[in-house]
Amino acid sequence: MSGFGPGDPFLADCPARLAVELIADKWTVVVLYGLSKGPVRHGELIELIGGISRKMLTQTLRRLEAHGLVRRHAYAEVPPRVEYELTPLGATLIDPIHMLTEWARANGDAVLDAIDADPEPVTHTD
Amino acid sequence: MSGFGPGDPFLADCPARLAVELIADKWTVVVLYGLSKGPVRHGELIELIGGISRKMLTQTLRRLEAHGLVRRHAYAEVPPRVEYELTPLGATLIDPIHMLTEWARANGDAVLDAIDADPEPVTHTD
DNA sequence: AGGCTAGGTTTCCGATAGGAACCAGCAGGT
DNA sequence: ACCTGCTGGTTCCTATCGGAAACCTAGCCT
Repeated sequence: MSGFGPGDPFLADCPARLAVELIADKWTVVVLYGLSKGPVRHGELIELIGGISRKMLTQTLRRLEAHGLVRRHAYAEVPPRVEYELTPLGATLIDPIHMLTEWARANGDAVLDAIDADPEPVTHTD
Repeated sequence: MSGFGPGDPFLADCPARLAVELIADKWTVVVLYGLSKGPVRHGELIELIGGISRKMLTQTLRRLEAHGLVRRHAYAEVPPRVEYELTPLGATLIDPIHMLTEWARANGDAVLDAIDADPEPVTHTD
């Protein structure tokens, strides 16, 4: 009835579930998108993304690095220069992410509209 | 150089950014996936997803409802029966989510492999 | 009456997110 | 020589989140 078979992603303790939890945080998708055009410096990402703190950027990049999606190049220069780029594995995530960006572009207004029509306690009335 | 134009999603204060933050939490994507086959009851989702608590399920569904992606049907029966289903807007998210599931299916092992090859302090060495 | 069911909420506590401030290391201005 | 600044990163502290378990409602069954 439910139509989900065994090994179905998301619904079990499988690699797919882990992969989803990998990207399901506030900044991962945005950072991957920021890296999608080629190597970018730490400071450039800060400017580009807007709203992310240095700490969260570093933390997100470190996790992506540990998961094999991003590669870090630290040049022994002064002032220090560090560039990040997608690995081939990380690059395979760009397509799904682009689908999300297109969805967002097309439906972002509809979501805002729904929020507007449904003023739930998103802002708590404390 | 960076190649991102004005109004580029993720990189600015636009509806797209909001939409991404909408789905960028631990359970939203999984719950949407669980709803992708048609109306499902609260309890079914608990069984189906595995690992989610009732609290987080309700919370996630409420947010999705407030954002116009999910519709709630509460039947005045005893014992109570509540069904959730995607709205047409919510259904438009299924395609991007399926791309993620396919990515995960194809690359989940590669991610696990990278983690294995890179035993970073995921478990802190305290 | 007491227990069962199913959805939901509350309470409590540990984990995490996030901003601000601080650190390292060297070049350049004064 | 010293102070400042640039760049990347880390530490401190707090607000929020996530999760387990208990409790609640309300009608049915035994």
